Amino acid sequence: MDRFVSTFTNKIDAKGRVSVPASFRAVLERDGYAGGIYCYPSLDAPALDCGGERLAKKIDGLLAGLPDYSDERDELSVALYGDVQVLSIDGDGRIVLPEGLRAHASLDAAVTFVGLGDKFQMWEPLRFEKRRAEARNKVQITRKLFGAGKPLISDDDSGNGGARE
Amino acid sequence: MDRFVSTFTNKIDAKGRVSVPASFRAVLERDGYAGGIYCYPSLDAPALDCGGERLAKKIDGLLAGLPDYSDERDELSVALYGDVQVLSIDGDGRIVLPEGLRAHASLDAAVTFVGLGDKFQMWEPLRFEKRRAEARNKVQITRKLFGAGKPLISDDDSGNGGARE
DNA sequence: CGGGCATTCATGGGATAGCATGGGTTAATA
DNA sequence: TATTAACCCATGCTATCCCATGAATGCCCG
Repeated sequence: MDRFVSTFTNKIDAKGRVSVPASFRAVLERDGYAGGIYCYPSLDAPALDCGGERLAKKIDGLLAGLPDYSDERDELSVALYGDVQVLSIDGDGRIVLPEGLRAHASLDAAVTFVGLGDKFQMWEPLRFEKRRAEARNKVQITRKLFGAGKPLISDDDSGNGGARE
Repeated sequence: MDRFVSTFTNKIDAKGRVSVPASFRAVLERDGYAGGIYCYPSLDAPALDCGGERLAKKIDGLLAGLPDYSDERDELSVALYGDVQVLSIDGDGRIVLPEGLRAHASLDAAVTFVGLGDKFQMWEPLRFEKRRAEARNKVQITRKLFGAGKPLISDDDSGNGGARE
């Protein structure tokens, strides 16, 4: 497995810890795990974006293109590096969410991990459900536009809230 | 870890001391720590720029690009080297901020350390919050203008955005 | 084919070490 | 000698580590 896929919902315990889904951890290790996952507030969603070394390099790559001491660079640096947190994973595969990140995504009792290929997001479970429903709608519309045939997902709501496999 | 990442806020005590975040100290040591951190007023922000050997070399590099005895070079030399202070770190990982530097950044009761990759900045906490908000805004706009070359964040998490390499 | 055993994970709690912070004491300087 | 900066120690908090529990899955053997 080398991509983050599917969604999992885990609890936040009294100490603020959450288990990172085992399958995601496996991906991180393959990605050149360097002791922590990179995590920052999504710019346009109440969620957190996370990833491993590959994501970190992407950020570096963006900045590398800009000249030192330019305004652009400064702003991007602040927006990216400044908000990035490196969350270390403990022996049991858990991370602790700092207050700032928790606030941005309104994370409280549980977290939904959403695989997005080469990164993943962390959502407040209810919010994600809403978002997922919207997304599904859009897909349906798109499918109609394309004249695609049968729905991939039947309309029984088998995809319910459980999120666990 | 070999980059300065994420932000920390620490207090200034009665003697004017501040703890440098432990993770930043780790980066400094890896960077070839030579007994102190280089620190000078940011040219375009009410903040201080700090770093280790790598930063010092970068300054050298900038100046090397300009012809000797040019006005530009003189100005830049003064602007950069002139105000540089080498702050030594005590046994407990703390530094003392000289009056001049404190004044430039309006540092008073606390300091926010902002990791920016190969250097970090020290801000008055409230000012930094404002700055961060601005930066996020601008980045969002920039991203939209450019059609976001590589979106670190997909606009639409329904899919695929992140899946691409 | 089915029942029981072993393994993997998520989760909870207790112990411990690291870190930020405050204060006191000694050394350097004018 | 007075003042300031460097050093050392003490404290409380929080993150980190370690172990225990329990559920779920998969495997082996009857």
